Amino acid sequence: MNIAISNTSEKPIYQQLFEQISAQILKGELESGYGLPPIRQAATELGVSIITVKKAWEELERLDLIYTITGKGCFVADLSPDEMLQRRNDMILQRMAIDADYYKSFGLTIEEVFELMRKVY
Amino acid sequence: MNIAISNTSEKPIYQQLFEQISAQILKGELESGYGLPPIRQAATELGVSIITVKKAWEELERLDLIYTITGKGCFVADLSPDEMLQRRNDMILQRMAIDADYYKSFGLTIEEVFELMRKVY
Amino acid sequence: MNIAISNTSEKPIYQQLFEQISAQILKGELESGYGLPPIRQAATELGVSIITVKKAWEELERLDLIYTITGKGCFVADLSPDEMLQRRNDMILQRMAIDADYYKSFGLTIEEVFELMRKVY
Amino acid sequence: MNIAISNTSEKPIYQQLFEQISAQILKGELESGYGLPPIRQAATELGVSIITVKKAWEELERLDLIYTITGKGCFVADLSPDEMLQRRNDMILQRMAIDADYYKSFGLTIEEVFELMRKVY
DNA sequence: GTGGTCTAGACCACG
DNA sequence: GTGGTCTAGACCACC
Repeated sequence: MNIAISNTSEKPIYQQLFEQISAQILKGELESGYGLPPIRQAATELGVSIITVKKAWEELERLDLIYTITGKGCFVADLSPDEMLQRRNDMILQRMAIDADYYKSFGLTIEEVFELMRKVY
Repeated sequence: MNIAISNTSEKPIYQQLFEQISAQILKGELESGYGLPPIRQAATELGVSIITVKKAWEELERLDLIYTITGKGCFVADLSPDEMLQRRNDMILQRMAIDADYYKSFGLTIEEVFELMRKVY
Repeated sequence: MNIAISNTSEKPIYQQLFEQISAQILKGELESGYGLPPIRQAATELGVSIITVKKAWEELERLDLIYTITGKGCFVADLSPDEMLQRRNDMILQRMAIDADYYKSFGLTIEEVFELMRKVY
Repeated sequence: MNIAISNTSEKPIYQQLFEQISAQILKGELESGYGLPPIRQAATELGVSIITVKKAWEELERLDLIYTITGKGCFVADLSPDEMLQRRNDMILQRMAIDADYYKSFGLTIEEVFELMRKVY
C-alpha cells in the first residue's frame, strides 16, 4: 500500500485511490491473493473516510481486480500475466482514446504527438 | 462555430466549450479578429444556459485568447503564428504531462505508449 | 414513482429501490426521458437517506437504464422496445438461472417446476 | 457429504450449507438415521469455521430435518416419504413465491416464465 | 435548483 | 475481527 492522496486535486479521492491501486495491481506490484488492508485501517492511514475507501474498493471489485470475503477482507484477484496485460492495455487504451481526441482537436499529427510526448515522458 | 456539446458527459459544459474554441483558435481555424457570436445567440444555438457560455468566454479571455469590446462583442485575439504555435504547445504539453503520468503509473515505457497511441490515433 | 420499501426485509433498501425502478423501466411503465424525482425529494418521500437513494440511482445508471445531467436531474434512458425486451430478459434470465439451480438441487424436473410455478403464479 | 462452498458468494456460508444439506435430505439422498459428520470434521473438510457449521446444523435441527443425540452426533430425521415430499414442496413453494413475485414485477405472464425457464433449465 | 463528494458515527451479519 | 448498510448533515460545482 503505497498511496498518495491529494486533497487539493479536482479528482475525487476515491478515484485517486482506485486509479493508483488498479495500476499497482495491473503492473504486478500487488500480487494475486495479496490482502488489502481493512477499509477502516486504510481509511485512518490515508486520513479519509471509511466510505471513501469503500467506494474505491467497490469499483475495484466491480472490475474484478479484487474480491471480497466478508469477515476476512479484500484480496487481489487471481489474474494470469496475459490477462493482466490485456486488462492493463484495455484500461489505458480507453483513457488514451480520450487523450488522442484532445490532441487531434488541436490538429496534431501522430508524429507531433510522439515528439511532444517524448519531451514530457 | 462548430461545437459539439454533450449534456451527459462528466465534463462540465463550459469546459467543453472552452476546450473546443481554444483549440479552434490555436490551430488557426478561427482567425484573429474573428467576431464570436453574441453570448445569447451562442446559448440558444447550442441549447445551453447563457451563464454557461459566459463562463467559457471568461475563461478564454482570461487566457488572452479572445478580447471583449463592450457593446460590440468578443473577438479572437491577435496572435502571431509563432505565438499561436507556442500557446498551442504549452496547452498540449500541460495536458500531456498529466496523461504521461497516468501511463507511467501503469509502468509503460515510452515505446509502449507510442505503440498503443498509434492504435487509437 | 410507485415504490414500496420494506425496512424489515433482509434485502438492502437500495436494492429494493433498484429492482422496482428497473422493473418499471423495463416493462415500459416509465417512459424514455421521464424525469425521476430529485434524489433529495425521493429520499424524503420514501423516508430513507439521500445516500441510499443515490446508491440505487448509481446502479441504474451503471446499467444504462437512466442517465444523469448534472444540475438537471436523472432521466430514463432512451431504449427501443426491442432493447428493452432484450434487457428485461437478460435481467430475468440471470436471476432465473439461480432459481433453476435451487429447484434442481431438490431434484425437480422442469415439468414439476411448471406445475408448482403455476400454483403460485 | 457432497458440498460445494463459495467463499466469495454473497450468500452466507452457513446458509449455503443449510440449503445443500436440506435439499439432499428432502430428495432422499441422505437416508433417515444417516449420521452427519461431527462438526469439527465437517468444518475442517469444508475449510470453514466450526461456528459456521454449527449455525447450519442448528438451522437444520430447528426445521426438524436432523436431530441431535448429545455425545453421539447429529442424524437425519425419520420422515415418511409423504412427509418428505410435503416438506420439500413447502420449501420450494416458499422460495418459488418470492421468485414469482420477481418475475411478475417485470410484467411476465406465466407463459413467458415457462418459456424463459425452459431455456435455463 | 440539481447532482457529486465527503465526513463521522452507528448498527448489523458473518466468521 | 471483518465488511455491508444506513443515517444526518455538510460543502462544492454546475446550470
